[in-house]
Amino acid sequence: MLTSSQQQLLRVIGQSGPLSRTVLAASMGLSKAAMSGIARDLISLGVLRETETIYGQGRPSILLDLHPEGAFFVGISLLEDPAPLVLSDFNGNIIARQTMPLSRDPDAIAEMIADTLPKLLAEREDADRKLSGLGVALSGFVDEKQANCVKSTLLGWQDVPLAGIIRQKTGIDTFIENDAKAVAVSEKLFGSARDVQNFSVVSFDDGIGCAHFVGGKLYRGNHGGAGEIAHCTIEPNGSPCRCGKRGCLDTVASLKAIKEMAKAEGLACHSLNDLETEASIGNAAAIRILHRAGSALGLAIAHLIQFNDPGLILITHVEGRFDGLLGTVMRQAAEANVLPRYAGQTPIRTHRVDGDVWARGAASIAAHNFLIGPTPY
Amino acid sequence: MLTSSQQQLLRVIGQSGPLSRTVLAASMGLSKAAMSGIARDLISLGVLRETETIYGQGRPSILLDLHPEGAFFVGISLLEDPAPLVLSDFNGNIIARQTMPLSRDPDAIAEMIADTLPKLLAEREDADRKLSGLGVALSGFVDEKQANCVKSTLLGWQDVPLAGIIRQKTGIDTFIENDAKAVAVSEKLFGSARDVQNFSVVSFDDGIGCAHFVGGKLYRGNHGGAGEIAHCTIEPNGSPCRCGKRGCLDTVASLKAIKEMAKAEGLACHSLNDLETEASIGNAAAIRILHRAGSALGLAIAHLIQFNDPGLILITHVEGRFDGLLGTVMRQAAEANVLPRYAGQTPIRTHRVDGDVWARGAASIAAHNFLIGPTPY
DNA sequence: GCAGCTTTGTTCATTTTTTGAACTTATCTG
DNA sequence: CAGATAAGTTCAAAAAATGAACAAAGCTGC
Repeated sequence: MLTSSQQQLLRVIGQSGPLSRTVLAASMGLSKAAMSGIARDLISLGVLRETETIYGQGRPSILLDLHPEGAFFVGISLLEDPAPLVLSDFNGNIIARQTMPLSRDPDAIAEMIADTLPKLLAEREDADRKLSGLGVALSGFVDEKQANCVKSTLLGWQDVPLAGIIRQKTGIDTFIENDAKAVAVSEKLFGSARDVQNFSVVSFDDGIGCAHFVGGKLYRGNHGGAGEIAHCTIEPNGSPCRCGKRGCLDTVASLKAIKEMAKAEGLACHSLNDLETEASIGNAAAIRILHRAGSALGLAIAHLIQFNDPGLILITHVEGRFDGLLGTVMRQAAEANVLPRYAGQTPIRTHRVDGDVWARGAASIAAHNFLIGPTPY
Repeated sequence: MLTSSQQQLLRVIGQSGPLSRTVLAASMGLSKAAMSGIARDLISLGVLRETETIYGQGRPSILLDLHPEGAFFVGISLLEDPAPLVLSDFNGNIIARQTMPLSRDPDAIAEMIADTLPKLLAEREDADRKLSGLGVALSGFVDEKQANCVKSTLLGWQDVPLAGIIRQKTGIDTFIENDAKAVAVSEKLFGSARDVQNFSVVSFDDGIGCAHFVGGKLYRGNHGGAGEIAHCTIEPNGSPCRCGKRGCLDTVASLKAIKEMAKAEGLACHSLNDLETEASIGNAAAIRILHRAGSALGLAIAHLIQFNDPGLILITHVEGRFDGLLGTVMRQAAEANVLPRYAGQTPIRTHRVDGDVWARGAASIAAHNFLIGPTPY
């Protein structure tokens, strides 16, 4: 077990990226002397390592970073069938993959995980000993302890204490999380938002998800519902949404909605790329659909900026491109709907992610809890 | 100077309200033995005191709370002329009041404050010794160190290091903050949101302001712009706003906008109450205006809930009532535009505040920094 | 090429803080 | 009124952090 200063050090690095001993000491409010010992212990434990050397005036400083192989995490996505399981290191590198059949029965899931784990861990000699957590990504709402699934339409669940069941069956520290939040955490720990303290990730897929980081920590909201932008009203009195309201962002801008609109217009487009291609050669219907979706997404992002003033908006997408009409209109709409003095102040980046996002995201949830955990005051 | 454990204890109580020694020890990760000593020291320093006794099984626990007279703060509002200065205790009680002429020259302001301070402090014997900070509330944007005013249209400022100037002239720890954020902090420390960790305050006045608390801490945003809901687009292609965009919330729902719409409709209403009265006796124009404003405000609040899932929305207002048509429509619109499963989950409270809000809010900014300060990891 | 400067990181005796375990205190329960 | 229960205290022992002096490693300017 780590001491509280050791945990604090990992937390700082987890939130701010690699730092030198002197900087760490300053930002933790400790003396250089204390820092020296703490770092030595963590390095010899194999959790920390020295990376880059920064030259300047005086003795160069050596950055300390998490050792990629200092801890391993298992991530499982319940968004696909078969459900992928991955073994990830501290850098988000996927070391091993397995799959298991998806079930809606929590006990069966836990059983399956327990059965599949040995095969997953077998691929790396020390993975078993250094396994530090297990994360599960699912579609739905999760409570603040990241232990119970309060509601999942996809899985047909209501108040399922999944984390506890898995923890009992496997003996591993387990946390569950909403899919979009898992993606955001993986961008923070492993991706392109490592050194940003406040940002929002918009995950663009069949549905639209979103999650916020505030002060280097995932902000889940009071009922775990922070970031549910898919059902914010973007077209008052617009089309009815499956949620029961009208004009939700989800009805105009999700990949699913875009495809459905294309189908309704009689376009033979099976992907976003097809539609972009049609638009680029002047197909009016394609242009109309992409314009509508882009404007809606841009307006929602503008609201995000106005409401929360994040340091970065990161749009992750599996399919399609974001450099076409959709992306252009989205950016224009976002710029046009923020306070003019803020326009251009908030970078909007897009990031194409691979098919491992959800499983890797799940693993990152375990890593986030290991590193940052419930913030001690 | 306080030790870091003592500061941590104050931070915990500042964020969570009065707690017993045992609970404090658990939430700080310390032993009861350590807690005992820390509490004893802070009590004898006059910063902490025992309040309520909670009876249960076993020995009753005694709640520890900040001693109202353990520290004093000065708050100054630059939103009015003459500018009010108040001396506040740890409970937000105003112990003394002064005013000074408002100036747009930072040096003149600092000079004025330095001149007025002795008069303010003279009213309480130990205020001078226990003075722990000075806060300034102003209309505009403030940097993350709460030291520089990046931009204030009202004061005609751009990059004015006001806190430093005042600190130099008075020798007191000084922080400046945007008016809406100051109100939110005062609701957290002194008002009705003491024990809520995540909430948003919407200040309804001539303009509309908003600020968020996340994890018991003011969330300022990356450029200090979190909460700027006044200029979110609520009526696409609506009326032009002074910010340069169209259809901002500010153009339909602020007190100023409501009054202007009433005037444009030829109504002789000089206050929100007058307009509510007209509406209640069936005046169609009054009803239309209040309905439009209420819908807009409700939609913006719905977005706030969808985006951030706060535990509470607190609407503060100086003038008018919120139990009439405006309030009713606002609540209906808010409910109608959140995910149905969330409807009714987020309490929306209104809170009428007195004329001291801004100055008290300014004082609370100093108190918030004293208590919670820049979070050590 | 070398003396001096600057800044990082280490060492170790001393001081400060925290712990564990036993104990006291205060109330509830039957 | 005797037990049960939980809060808070005490104190010697252990752990952690500090300060000051120092070693290390590279720049700077002659």
